[in-house]
Amino acid sequence: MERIKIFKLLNSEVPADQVVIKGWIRTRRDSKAFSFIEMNDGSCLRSIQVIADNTLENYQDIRKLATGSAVAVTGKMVESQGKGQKWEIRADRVDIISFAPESYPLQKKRHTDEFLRTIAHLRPRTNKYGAAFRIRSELAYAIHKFFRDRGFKYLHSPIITGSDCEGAGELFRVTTLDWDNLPKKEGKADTAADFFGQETNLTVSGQLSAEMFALALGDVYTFGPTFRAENSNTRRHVAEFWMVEPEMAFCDLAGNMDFAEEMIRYLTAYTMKECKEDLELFAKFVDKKLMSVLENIASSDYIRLPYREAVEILNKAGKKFEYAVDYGKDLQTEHEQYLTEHHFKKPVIVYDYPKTIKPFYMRLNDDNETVGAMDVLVPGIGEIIGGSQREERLEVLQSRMKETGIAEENYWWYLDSRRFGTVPHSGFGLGFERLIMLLTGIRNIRDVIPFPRTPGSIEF
RNA sequence: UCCCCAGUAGCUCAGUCGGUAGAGCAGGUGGCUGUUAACCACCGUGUCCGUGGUUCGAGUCCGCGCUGGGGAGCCA
Repeated sequence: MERIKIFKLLNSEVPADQVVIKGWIRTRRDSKAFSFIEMNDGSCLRSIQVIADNTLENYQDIRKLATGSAVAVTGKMVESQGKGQKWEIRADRVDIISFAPESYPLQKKRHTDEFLRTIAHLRPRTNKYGAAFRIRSELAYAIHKFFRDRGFKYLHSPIITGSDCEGAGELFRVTTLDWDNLPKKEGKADTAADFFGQETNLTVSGQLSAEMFALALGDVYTFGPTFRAENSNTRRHVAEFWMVEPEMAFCDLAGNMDFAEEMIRYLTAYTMKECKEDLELFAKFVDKKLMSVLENIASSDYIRLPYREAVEILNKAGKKFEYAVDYGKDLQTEHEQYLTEHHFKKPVIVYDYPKTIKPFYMRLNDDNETVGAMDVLVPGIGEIIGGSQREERLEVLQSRMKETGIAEENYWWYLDSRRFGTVPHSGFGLGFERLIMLLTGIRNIRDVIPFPRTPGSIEF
C-alpha cells in the first residue's frame, strides 16, 4: 500500500478504512491496554495520534519506541474519542523502521535556538524549524510564481566570477592553485597560472549579468546563492545567503520602487494565505505581534522619502543619536530604526542618495549630486532591499567609473551594453533570508537558513 | 574588527559572604489514566569551558585564551 502524508490525512473530511503513514515519533504516552503515539512526517506542523493496542504482536517493542524513532503505521483513520484532535489512526500494524536511542538530543520540550544551532542537522525535526523551512520553501515558490505571472524570465547568473561587482564587500577567492606550493610571480601569487588564468571569486551579486539579459529578454530575475567574506558578526549577516535580483528594461526609479513594494506585499499576503498553520506557531511562540506586523506590510502603502528629507526628519527628531545625522553620510542602523519603527511605523523607501556613498552604476540625477538609488527599510530588520535605476548613458557611466576608480578594461562587456541599444533600466536585490525573518519574526538569520556560514563557523 | 554579556548534569537553569554542587525536564524501573510536551513513586548523572594566578581553601576573586550570544561597523 502506498504511503499517505499526514498533511493530507488531517485535512480529510471523511474517515478512511486503511491507510499507511510513515514518519517519526514525537512522543509516546502509554496506557495499560494501549499506547498513544504522536507521529510527524514533516508534511505539516501537526502530528497525528496513533492508537497502538497491546494486542499488536510487537507491542513489547512498541513500548520501547522513544522520541525520534521511525515507524510505518498501517491502520484505520477514525474520529478521535478524545479531545484535541479530529482524527486518529487505529493501528493494525506498527512496523518499526528504526529506533532512536536515548542519546537522541531532541527532547519533547523547548530548546534554545543557540543549542539547536549546534545540532543544525537535527533541528528541522523540531516544530519551529520544520515550520521555518516549510515557509522558506513556499516562499521560494512564491517568488518564482510572482515573477512568472508578470512575464519575467529566470536567469542563472554565474557563481564564479572574474569581476568584482560594485565592490560589495570582501570576496571569497576561488582557486585551484596549490597553497602549500604557491606559484609566485614578483612576490605575489601567480594568478595567471590559476584555473581561469586570472583571479576569480565567488559572486557577490548577479546584477551585472542580469542587466545584460534585461537588455535582451526585457524583464529578468536571478535567485541564487551569494557570498560575502565580510567579517561581520551580527544576527543579520551570513557569509552565504540567497538573493533575489530583478532587473527591468524600460523601467525608471519610480517603477522600480512600485515593483519592490508590490513584490513584498505579494509575498507577505501569499505566506499569510498558504502558510497559515506554520505562521501561527511563530505568532504564538516567537513574536506575539507578528500577524499585525504582516497585516501592516501586506496592506499599507510604503512611505517614499527622498534621502534629503530623511535627513531633515532625523535632524528634527529631537533625539540624540550615537552617530550624528549628516547629509552625505549613509543612514545608520539607529536612523533607519527611528524612521521605520518610531516615525512612520511602516516600511519606508528612501531614495535619491548622494552619489558619494553609492556605487558607480547608479544613475546620476540632474542635480549632478544624487543618484537614483532606493533602499526599502522595514521595521525590525532594516534594509531588506537595495536597488537603483542604472546609469544607461555611456559617457556618464565612464566618468563615474573614473571618479570611483573602476578600471574600464575589466568592464568592456558591461560598457558594450551602453554602446549598443542602451535603454533606461532598473533593478534591486532582495535578501531572501531577511525576508523570511520579516515574515516569521525569527530574530537571527542563522535560524532561517539550513546550514548557516558565519566567520569561523562551518561545521555542517 | 570594536564594545558588552554568558559558559555548572543529556537539556533549561540555581548556586548566598570564597569552605569540593542541586532543582526541573530528559533517561531507567514500577504504578495509574482516552492520554494531549499526561500524571505519581523510586533510581542514576558532573573535566563547574580551558589555562595561569591570589588564597589554608576557588564554581565563586583576578589575568589570558576558547566558544556562544547581544550591540556597533559593513551590508542583503
